[in-house]
Amino acid sequence: MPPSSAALLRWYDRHRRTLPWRALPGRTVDPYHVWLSEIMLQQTTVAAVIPYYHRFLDLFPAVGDLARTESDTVMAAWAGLGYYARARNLHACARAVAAAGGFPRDMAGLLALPGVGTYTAAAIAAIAFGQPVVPVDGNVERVTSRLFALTDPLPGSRKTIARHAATLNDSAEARARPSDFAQALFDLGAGICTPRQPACALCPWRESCAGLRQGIAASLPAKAPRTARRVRHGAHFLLTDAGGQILLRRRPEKGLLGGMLELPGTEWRPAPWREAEALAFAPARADWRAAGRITHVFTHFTLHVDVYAAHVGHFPNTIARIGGMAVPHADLDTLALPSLMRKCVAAAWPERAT
DNA sequence: GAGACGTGGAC
DNA sequence: TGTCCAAGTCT
Repeated sequence: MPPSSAALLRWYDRHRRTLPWRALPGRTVDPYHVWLSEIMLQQTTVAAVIPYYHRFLDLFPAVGDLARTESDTVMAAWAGLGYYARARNLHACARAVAAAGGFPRDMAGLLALPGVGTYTAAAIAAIAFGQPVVPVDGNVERVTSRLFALTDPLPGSRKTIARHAATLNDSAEARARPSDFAQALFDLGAGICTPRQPACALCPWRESCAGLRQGIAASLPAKAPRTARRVRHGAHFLLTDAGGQILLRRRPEKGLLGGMLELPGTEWRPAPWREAEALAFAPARADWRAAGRITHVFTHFTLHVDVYAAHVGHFPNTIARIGGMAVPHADLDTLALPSLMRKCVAAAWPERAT
């Protein structure tokens, strides 16, 4: 028996989550709101996104406002949310959309936008424009793999899962409500068909779930073992002056933490840095002291950072050579400083409660 | 297609 | 404590 779209939509009508980017039943949504939330929600929890979403709409009420804003301001507003390529693409996308006079309504047009891939294009098409497509995110992959008892491991099974997911809206009920149907799948995955200990007894699709029938639902989707996380080491320097300024520099536009600010420092390498070795990279001659040590976990490696601190009357003229910039430490909270660097500052300067 | 790409919360 | 996880995209 195929899963009943009507049953899922009935369940959704009773249990749908209220979320800031979600329209009330019967109301239309602003494509800008849908797009902004979808970009923020990529690999990011709802709880983490909500405050950023509100702040962005306060700062940039419409896509044109975002398009007109300087890159630095956008990056600063995104600071702490992670995956900073999203913020760069968000800005580029806003400019493209503003120039075009609005968001494209079809999959091909959406897919052409920077930062918009298969999933996000489908989500915007379904939620903002009512197109009968099924966006396949992690939730939908989990629901689908369990529903059809697809046991091949991710990521290899991705195409097979997507093929099955695309059949989920093969009904008049689903096609009449593409936006609700897509979000019903998200809510089902987030609230019932959860990664661990799914609440199958409460599931509107329990009667048709092959994974449940076979007793393997909780173990799906299977995943290929991931490679061990590497370790890297670095040293960064907190230099302050008598004027209450702190020395920062900008990271390259591409790559890790691209376009964000940082404390000057060494490269990050597999071997630890001895103190004398690290100090050769200090941004100025000064009385450096070992001020703290932090560990920061990225997706693909763990970073150990030694933080050195020093205070000088005024920054040397040579800081321009390393691309250094002096900023009042009171402004730190408003700058494009990633969490890693905030952690470094806090470790070396605990009195400076932010 | 596999690896790069952040962060914080839950168990 | 370490591992897993969250509305993925790009190269």
